[in-house]
Amino acid sequence: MAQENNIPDPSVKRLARYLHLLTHMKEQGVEIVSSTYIAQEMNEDPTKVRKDIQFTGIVGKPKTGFFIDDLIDSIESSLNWNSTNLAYLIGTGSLGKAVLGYKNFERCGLKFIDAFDTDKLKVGKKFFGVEVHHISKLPQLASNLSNLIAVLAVPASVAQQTVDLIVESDIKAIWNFVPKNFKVPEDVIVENILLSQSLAVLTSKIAGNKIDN
Amino acid sequence: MAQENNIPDPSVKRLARYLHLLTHMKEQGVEIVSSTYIAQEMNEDPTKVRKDIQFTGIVGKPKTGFFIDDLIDSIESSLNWNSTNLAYLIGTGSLGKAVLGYKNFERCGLKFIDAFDTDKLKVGKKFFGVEVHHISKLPQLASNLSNLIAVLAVPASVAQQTVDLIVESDIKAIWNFVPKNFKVPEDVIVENILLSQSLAVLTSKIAGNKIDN
DNA sequence: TAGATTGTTAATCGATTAACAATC
DNA sequence: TAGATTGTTAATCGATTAACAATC
Repeated sequence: MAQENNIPDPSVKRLARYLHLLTHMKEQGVEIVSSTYIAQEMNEDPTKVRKDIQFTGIVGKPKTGFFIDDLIDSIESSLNWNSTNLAYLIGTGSLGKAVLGYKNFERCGLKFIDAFDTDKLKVGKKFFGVEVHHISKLPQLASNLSNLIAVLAVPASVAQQTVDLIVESDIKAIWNFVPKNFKVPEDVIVENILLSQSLAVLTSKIAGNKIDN
Repeated sequence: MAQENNIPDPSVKRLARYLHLLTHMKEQGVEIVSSTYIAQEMNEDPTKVRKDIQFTGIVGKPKTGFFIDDLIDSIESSLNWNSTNLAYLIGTGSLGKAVLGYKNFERCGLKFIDAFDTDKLKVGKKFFGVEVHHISKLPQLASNLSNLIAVLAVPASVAQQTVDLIVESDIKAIWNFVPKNFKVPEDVIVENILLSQSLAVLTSKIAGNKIDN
């Protein structure tokens, strides 16, 4: 399992994209696939695809390629998607609920088991089958579980104090949807979804094109 | 304005993050800021920050730094955030509506003027003040406007056909929230928000840590 | 065998980082 | 002036791409 470690981020991201194509192909009944074919479909360099795949540790067959089942397994294993990753949703606003209702995450092994909010009108309710607790219950509930992922979707104004509570609850992984900087100890992994970053890439390219023309 | 062109993607993304900090500092009444300070707050290399800022074309003052107003202007101008970017929301599911209700995008110059869906029960309704039209009206409505951004949040199964309609409507920029590959002509800019990519980075790091320990 | 694909090694490219001169 | 910061040039690093041998 040592090769699961240390796959570069760009490769991890592409592997997640390949997986989409591969599961789709499997549903169509395809049994064997070559990195050349994946590269074509994904608009990527074939050597790059081959290197990405090699990071997962699978060995292919020259002239044929890879058994699609084995390749899917190998990628899922590298991404840690074949075991269940238990998650707490922190903040049940519209973005939080959208994430909660997103069925695709089941494929990634992500399973929301509880949600948290400060709004007393929401506490006790269920969204998509997941019960909302008051945020003050977080440390107590988290203490029974390990390897939890905190999915953070609170208002920016309370980001730091919420993160502090998450850290106190001994949760070591935060998937952050809040556009706000906050401090965490070194052993806590944070992965950010910052929509404005992505929008910046788009709008700056639009501006670039206007100048070109 | 020539320097607005060709800023590398990593720099554009960081500039969007700096902007958050800077607007926050401005609200606090700060008037001058150094790249050294930004670097500290952002946990980045100071040279990197200085280079990012240089891409925006602003010139600083040795020993002091930058006037915060000028710096904000310069970054916003580089990202094309100081002019209004008109947008159509295509697909009004929970994710689409969450994006629509996200006030922060106003700072980025993004303005949703219409929404589209196939669901006849939604057509004619308004979400956050934006009217929902039937998707078939897209080409006609788009024909009156230029430089539109299509924000795509439809079910994966109809992604390609919806994109085809967007392309037919002569829209050249797509902000895509749908985890599905689709083909576009070369002159159409696509920027993807793929949550599963980000999740892959997080879960693979969690797996890496487990092995370390 | 011939040919397509894998796997590997080397070359290139671009972004990051280091070093340092210029400036107020 | 002294010192902090900017701006620039060079060195490093890592990812991508190219070339090619190994394999079925």
